[in-house]
Amino acid sequence: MPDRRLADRLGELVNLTESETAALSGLQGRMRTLRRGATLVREHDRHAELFVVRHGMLMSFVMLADGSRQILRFLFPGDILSLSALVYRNSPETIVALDDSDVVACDRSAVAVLMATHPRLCGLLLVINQIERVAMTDRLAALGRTSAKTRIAALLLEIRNSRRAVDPRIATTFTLGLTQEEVGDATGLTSVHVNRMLRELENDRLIARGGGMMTILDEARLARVANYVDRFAGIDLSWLPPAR
Amino acid sequence: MPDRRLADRLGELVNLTESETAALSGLQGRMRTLRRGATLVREHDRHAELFVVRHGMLMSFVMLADGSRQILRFLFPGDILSLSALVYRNSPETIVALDDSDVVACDRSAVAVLMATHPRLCGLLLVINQIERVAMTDRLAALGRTSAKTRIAALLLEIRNSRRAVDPRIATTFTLGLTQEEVGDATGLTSVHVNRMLRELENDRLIARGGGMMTILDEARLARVANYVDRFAGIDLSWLPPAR
DNA sequence: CGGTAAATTGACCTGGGTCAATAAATGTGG
DNA sequence: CCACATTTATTGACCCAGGTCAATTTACCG
Repeated sequence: MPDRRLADRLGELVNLTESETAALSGLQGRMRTLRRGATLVREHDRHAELFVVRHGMLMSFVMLADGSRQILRFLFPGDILSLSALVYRNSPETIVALDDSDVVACDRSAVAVLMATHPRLCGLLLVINQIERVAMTDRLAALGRTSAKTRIAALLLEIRNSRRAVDPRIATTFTLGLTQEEVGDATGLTSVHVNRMLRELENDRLIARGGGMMTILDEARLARVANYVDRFAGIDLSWLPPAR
Repeated sequence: MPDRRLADRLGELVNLTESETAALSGLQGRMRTLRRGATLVREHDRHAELFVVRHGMLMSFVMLADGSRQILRFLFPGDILSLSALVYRNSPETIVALDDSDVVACDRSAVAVLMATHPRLCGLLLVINQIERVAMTDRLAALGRTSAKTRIAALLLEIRNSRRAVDPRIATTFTLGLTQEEVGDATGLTSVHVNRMLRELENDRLIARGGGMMTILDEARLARVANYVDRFAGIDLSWLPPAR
């Protein structure tokens, strides 16, 4: 069960200098281990740290007035989370571990230091932010304008890709690691309808399920159904300031 | 018809030093004037500049395979747009002027320089990104989990607030500046249903319409219907690195 | 092996979409 | 300032994707 640090993630975008790598590991504070189901940050609670996922899987969500839940994002090793601590005194979202997970905490002041000493890393933070913003606009368009089946297909591909980023051995078979209710809360559907759509995807021979595993049978066709766009392609970081 | 620059916007978050203000105006390149309806950036086209809105109103959107449109964001004076040029060679979204508008272009390399010389401004860029990310999660939750009426009410408040940020004289009456079809493309609805919901909000005495103007009659109740959360409250930037 | 959470399915309902026709509002050229 | 051409806004009639409710079944867990 591999893990991935922030430096690994950023290193996939540019070649980090030794000084930068060192600065990134200096950023990391104490490690926290979370049991599956544990809450790391609660919506509306005070927060002043951000975290990097080292191992496991988490999700962030908001609760609405009527008790319904919208899952905003799933979090995997190498992801930065609770970046909102850089702006808000109280957290706008709840973060819960979906699996036993390890996260490393960093204090906000450490980010300030990083920004002053390593401009290129600061730029990379902006870049990561931006990639995630675009991924979020994809989800926005999916919720606003696409069918239930399309949204679920897109979620399956997204989770598979996230898992593969951590463990390159993963190809078409992977653990979804979500209940159908969670899939529904991420895609704006009910668990009942998620179930019906999964069955349809199965009948269409696009996926297979069994033993807690999901298998993509026809990736090209699934990607077409999902309206899938690869947001890690077409990246151009040639403008970044020089490394230190 | 007032305008607002990037320095004005950032100056609402912190007190800028002279050096910072100077750096921000140095960032700005040539001004471009757009007629209503003009396209500034086209989805999938190459792009290498970002812009700051000086005057007017624009929108960004994506088109889906079936020809439907999802509007991602409305843009007002002081807003930075096309930040994705910092990451992607080709634009992930289209940007169109909804009104005659002025924008100032900045080259990506100017941002790199800014980052190296003014760490605090770089931090502020991250902060703005983050505020917008949270605003976007609100929209995500709205699309995924709330009714048509709620989404439209939220949009009305959002537009009013954006207009007020530019012109403080605006209180309850403002120009929406959108067709019902555009409201629908922003909220994931059809123009027909938008029309029905606007009528209901009117019948509920929450809003009034006339002469191209929108009036909020009962803001407290409208905010409740809209599930509205003020994302400019509760900001805490005490951690930022020192100004230069 | 009982007990609880998760998955499935069937029957039925409704919020919002579709289609189509009118009516207003906005522009445009002259 | 007028007559015509486009967009937009409005409404009514009807439809369907996805929700609701309620029962089973299956999988997982100590």
